[in-house]
Amino acid sequence: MKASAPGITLKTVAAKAGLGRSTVGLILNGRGDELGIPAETQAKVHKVAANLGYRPNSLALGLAGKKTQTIGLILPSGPFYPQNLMPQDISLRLHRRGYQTYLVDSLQDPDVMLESLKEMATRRVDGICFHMKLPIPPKVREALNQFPATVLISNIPIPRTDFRAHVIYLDMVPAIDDIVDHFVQTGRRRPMIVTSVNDAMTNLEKIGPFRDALRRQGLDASEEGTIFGVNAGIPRDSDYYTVFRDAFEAQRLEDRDFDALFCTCDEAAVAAIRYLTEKGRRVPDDVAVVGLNNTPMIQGYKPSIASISWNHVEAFDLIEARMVERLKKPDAVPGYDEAPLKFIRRESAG
Amino acid sequence: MKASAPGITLKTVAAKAGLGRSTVGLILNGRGDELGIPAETQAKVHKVAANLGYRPNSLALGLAGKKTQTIGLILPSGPFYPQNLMPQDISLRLHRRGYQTYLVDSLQDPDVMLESLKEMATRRVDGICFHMKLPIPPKVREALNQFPATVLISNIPIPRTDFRAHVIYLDMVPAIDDIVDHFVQTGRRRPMIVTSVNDAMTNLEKIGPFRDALRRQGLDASEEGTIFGVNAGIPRDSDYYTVFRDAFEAQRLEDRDFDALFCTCDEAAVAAIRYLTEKGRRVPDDVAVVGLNNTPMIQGYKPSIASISWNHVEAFDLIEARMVERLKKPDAVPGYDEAPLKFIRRESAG
DNA sequence: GTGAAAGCGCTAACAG
DNA sequence: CTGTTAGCGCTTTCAC
Repeated sequence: MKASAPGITLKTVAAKAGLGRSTVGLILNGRGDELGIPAETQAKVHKVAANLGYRPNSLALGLAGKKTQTIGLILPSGPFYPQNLMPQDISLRLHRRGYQTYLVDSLQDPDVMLESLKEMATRRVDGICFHMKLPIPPKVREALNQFPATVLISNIPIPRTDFRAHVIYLDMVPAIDDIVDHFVQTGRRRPMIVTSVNDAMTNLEKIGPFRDALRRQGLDASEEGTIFGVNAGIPRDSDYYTVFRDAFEAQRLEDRDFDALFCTCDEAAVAAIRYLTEKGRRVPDDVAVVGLNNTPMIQGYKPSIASISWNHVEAFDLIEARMVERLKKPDAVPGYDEAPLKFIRRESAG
Repeated sequence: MKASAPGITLKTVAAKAGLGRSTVGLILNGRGDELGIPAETQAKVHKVAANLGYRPNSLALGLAGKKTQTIGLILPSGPFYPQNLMPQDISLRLHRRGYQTYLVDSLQDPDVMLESLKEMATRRVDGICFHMKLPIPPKVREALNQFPATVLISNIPIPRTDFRAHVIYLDMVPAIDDIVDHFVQTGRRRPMIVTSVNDAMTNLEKIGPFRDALRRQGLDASEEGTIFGVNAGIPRDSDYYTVFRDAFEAQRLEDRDFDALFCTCDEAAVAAIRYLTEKGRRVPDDVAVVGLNNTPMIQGYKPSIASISWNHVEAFDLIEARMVERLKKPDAVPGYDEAPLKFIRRESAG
């Protein structure tokens, strides 16, 4: 008994059942009753098909104009929780809905996105799930619009003009405001943001709101005073902890003037706390530290680490639901959801 | 200028160029010179195609018997570093090699695997990258064998009999031996393994070698004495830290008799250290603790946490290389690689 | 040098 | 009730 499909076509089944291929096709597609085909014949066909392990060739189905039951997942890579759960999680959810998923790394590069979208079009995917952290170039938006169903996850607000996608906005601004408010209320006067310079493009959505918040509070919001740009490459093995720790040493974090630190990932926060402690600065007494992503393990630190949390389960639920909606009614007016992130206060923030 | 493919077919290009479709097809496939088609004609066709943004329909290509340039990634989901890097990483590597990838969560369930493999066959993938932590059921092996190229990543040794896949074995045994040796050499006498009971299936590859090592050292290797089974479900948001911490409280870890702990994930190690410390047990003085996965952040703990490390960059390199090899020469005799994990000693282990 | 024809596996009219 | 036909977009073989 050969494993399955390759070789076994409708023709094979038809021959074995002594019927025409289209008859068999119709029966296998459940349209037998509708056409008044005898139950016996149908049962026989089903049995033969099952015995042979028949499975329709997906490529042929797609070519013949049916849906491909395929969705493209175009996501930026990233080793950070909870974003690193996204490919498998969304993939699994859609799989349960009867879809297969292509996984593509957008690399946050518009050219790659454009190329990937073309490739997905070529493969006739039924929908696209697209995660974008930066403003969407017009060409990319245009390319997205060609798909029957698309769900867009964005870390920045999206102008809805002329956009066929359902948008889910992961809003970080309120959380950052809360952090700065907290800093001020607990007597901090010189907050600083720690961020990777090479990653600066993707961190604009954090730096901007942070400095806005400082300004609003009447604190120094100058670039020199508030940004600690970590000058290091993206580690090949995604060991951001080491990258940050090394950078703190190389760039002498301790020489800067600050009493509060907002780190753009929890790995940086862990590294900062350890480094500062070694240099004799107490956390949170001398320096308040807040991370980002709310990686579960940071709860176990001493001190436990404050962070920004993305309610990812809720967001994933939303993505799944919206995708299914769009798939069902591609012509419905696309909607807009907001999924605000939250500041989680813990010991390190004082 | 419409975005791309849908609508633009070979026919369109042929019409615009004033030629037959097959001629155009041949030219676009670079067989123009070979057939003695005038350079001018060829240039013109290429230009027309480019202007129209022509892209061959992948489904049609596949149907017509060409390779699909598609690979199925059948992986167990998992929130743990570095396994959580795998989907995106492998996907990106293969993408750079000109392939698109289907991502499928095997859920470590043979039925799901079988079903997924059939689905992949139906889609005529060129190859399969399969990660398996447990013994491979015969049916799954058989199903795997139907693909022209498959690379199998396994956490347990694989009998090579009659197997068309290239195998990459992630060997954890030496690392576990090293841990137990270390425990003994530093005077520990009652080591215990902490593992999720619901996950027990996937943890056999750790429990077995651990008890074997204890036995070899002449220590108690009884099930009751050496296994602390965490009785909790898999958290929906993958927050294993909380699951373990709560379980330690509920099951009163402190009542067990042990002086060394091998935790089957770093999250458990973090939780254990914090919990034990709160109960007045010092780490490593009273209890040695070792985690698993070498999550970067654990370096920043106080004490820094010992762990088992998988050289994942090397492993990913291997996966990519082997997959490309198999894709090129499906008929070559499949090979076998070993990628042993390593014990990384840090403060928590004493 | 270029076009016509068959076939990949399936669906969807349309006949019988 | 069942078989025939055309067509999806492409490759490939074979005539003109």
